[in-house]
Amino acid sequence: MKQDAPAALTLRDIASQAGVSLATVDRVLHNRPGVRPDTVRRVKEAIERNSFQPHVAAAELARGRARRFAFVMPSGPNLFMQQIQSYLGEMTAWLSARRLAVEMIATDVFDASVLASSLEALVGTYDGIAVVALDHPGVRAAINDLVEGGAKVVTLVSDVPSSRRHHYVGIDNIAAGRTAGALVGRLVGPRSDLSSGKVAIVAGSQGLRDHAERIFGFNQVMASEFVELSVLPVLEGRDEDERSWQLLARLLAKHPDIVGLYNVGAGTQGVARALMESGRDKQIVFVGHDVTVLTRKLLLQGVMDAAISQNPGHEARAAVRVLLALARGEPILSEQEKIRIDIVMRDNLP
Amino acid sequence: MKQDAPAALTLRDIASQAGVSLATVDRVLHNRPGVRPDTVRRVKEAIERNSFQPHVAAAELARGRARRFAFVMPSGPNLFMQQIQSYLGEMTAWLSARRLAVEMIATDVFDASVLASSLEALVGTYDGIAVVALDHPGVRAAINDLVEGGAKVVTLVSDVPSSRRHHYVGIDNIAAGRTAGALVGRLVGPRSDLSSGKVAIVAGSQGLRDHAERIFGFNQVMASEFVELSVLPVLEGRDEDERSWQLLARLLAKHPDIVGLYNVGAGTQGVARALMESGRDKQIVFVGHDVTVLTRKLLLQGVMDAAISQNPGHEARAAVRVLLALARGEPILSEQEKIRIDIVMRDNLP
DNA sequence: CTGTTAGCGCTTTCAC
DNA sequence: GTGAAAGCGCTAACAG
Repeated sequence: MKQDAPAALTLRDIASQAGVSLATVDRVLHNRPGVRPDTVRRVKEAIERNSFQPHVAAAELARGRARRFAFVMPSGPNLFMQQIQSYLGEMTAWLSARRLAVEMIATDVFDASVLASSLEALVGTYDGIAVVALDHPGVRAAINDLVEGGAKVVTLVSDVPSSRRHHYVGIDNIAAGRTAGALVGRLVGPRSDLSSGKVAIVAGSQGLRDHAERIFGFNQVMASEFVELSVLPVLEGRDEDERSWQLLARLLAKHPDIVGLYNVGAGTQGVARALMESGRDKQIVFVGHDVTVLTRKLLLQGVMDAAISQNPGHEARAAVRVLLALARGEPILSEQEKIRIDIVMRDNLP
Repeated sequence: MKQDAPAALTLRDIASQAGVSLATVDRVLHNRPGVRPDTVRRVKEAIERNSFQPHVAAAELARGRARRFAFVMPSGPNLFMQQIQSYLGEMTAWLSARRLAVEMIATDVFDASVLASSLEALVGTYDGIAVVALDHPGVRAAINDLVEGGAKVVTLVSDVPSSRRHHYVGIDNIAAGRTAGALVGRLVGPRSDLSSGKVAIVAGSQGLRDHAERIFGFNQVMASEFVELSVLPVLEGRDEDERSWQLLARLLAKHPDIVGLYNVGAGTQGVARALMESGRDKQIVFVGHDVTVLTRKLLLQGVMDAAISQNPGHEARAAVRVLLALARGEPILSEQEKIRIDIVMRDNLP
């Protein structure tokens, strides 16, 4: 509407300013070979001088190739992963309006060899792959093979830093663990006058990088800021409700002086059940991860005190956008794609 | 790369399937008049049947009109507003690649008549306007005039719900206040055994809708969940450091039993100074808003215990995206544009 | 009411 | 090395 902005420049204008043709400007713009260094300079100057930005829509249209991305995610009933998938589902219109195809591939991410071979099978099939990865030599090799094959690879939720993946979309899990520790410590507060206050940790497996990092961060804070609280050995519930329940119920029975509980992964149903059955759910400060139908209910009931959360919708969209930017050779808006560590309590439930 | 996805359909394909021309499909697609109902049906069926999505890039290119947006924001030294502006600045490349122009207009948002006339001056000049607005009849009228004039209007940070603005980009301030209350209450914890625990509130002005809503939410939680804490009358510091400092210093001197402090708006420097000068900064739980260079430092020092934050980068981008979607008549991805209430403590500082 | 047509700004052959 | 020209899929003006 109204006062039209000064008509933006086009490749054409740059071409004439630099005294070359459209095609040459295009070559310079994309660092393609076959242009004399001197010409390159002239063109670059013209681009610079006008701070020219090519029109993305025109580029996308002309390029006109559809792209295929794959999301490799854990099979099984993990609510958080299901949320990511559901948010991806909500994006279908957005995706197809951009001629992007996203496929879901379920696999056993707890088993490194299964995951590795699932990944190997994708070499040469997709433009980009997002994977919730176990940090394991075989997996690392598979990721590197994908990259070798020309695909863009993004790790999601759990990173494999030593691989050649292009990007990690997820939170800093050490900081997340520290945050959980600070919350447990601060919320327990002077309750620990008793001075024998103990804190329990339930994790899926310490072999999972994200879980291990969270525990590391948690212990860091406990050791430095809440010395009056003693942390009990980690229970490994394999993210299963039944097993988590058994282990925690036993621990609670054994230690009547537990004042805090950190649930590192899934298996929340089991953890909550053990806590409630012990009748001590109002006394024990309970901090866990992610906002799901279940943790939402527990927060509202006051059984859970806080959830450390990574916005699954944001993660899904960020992964797609990053893959797209990588595939197109565009810059990544790191501030936008960074996943924050959210603290969610009853009153700021999303 | 590799295995090309099945070539997507185009308007042309739909046209031939429905036995009409390109133009007719385009008309139906955009609900333009001048098509026989029966034809509309046939075309819609073809679209539905193929779940056809027009290629956004092609549409954008063909439409080819540049758009102008204005951001009307407070003049003055408010750090949070400066952050929003700086994030807008970081988007320039993104914006110009889409042929969008964004202009900043500074005005005194605390003075309703000044704000109203600043807004009136924009009628007919922009396609979209984002405004940090005071909720006042004159402002409301100005917003309605803008809408009347065909512009899309988005309120930012502070809403004017009774106006005809198309969208609000910002947090639920009542929930933010509740969250602040819950944090103060929980972090004070059994310290209030003393039972005479008092809580101080410093706000900019209760006339600002966002401040008033936050206070409302804060008091709600205090009254229902932390009855043992008594809330002192609100101090109005006009978001100024000097004035906030004076008022709070006096209050602290008068009440030696203050255990909690909620800073609703800006003026943080003054609030922190009063608190530190009292020598009680470690005993008093201090919760404020927004992560700035200042609050970041205070959190790290342990003077401030938590900041309730709305991600300024996200707000800036969301405002632009919403204006763009409104201008183009595209749907708004509400999940993506929703601004969350972030709780930021030392360990999850972004 | 409906169809034809000329672009939008870039990418990509294919010639020179 | 460089340029000319044919589209990419949609929109909008103009004919019919």
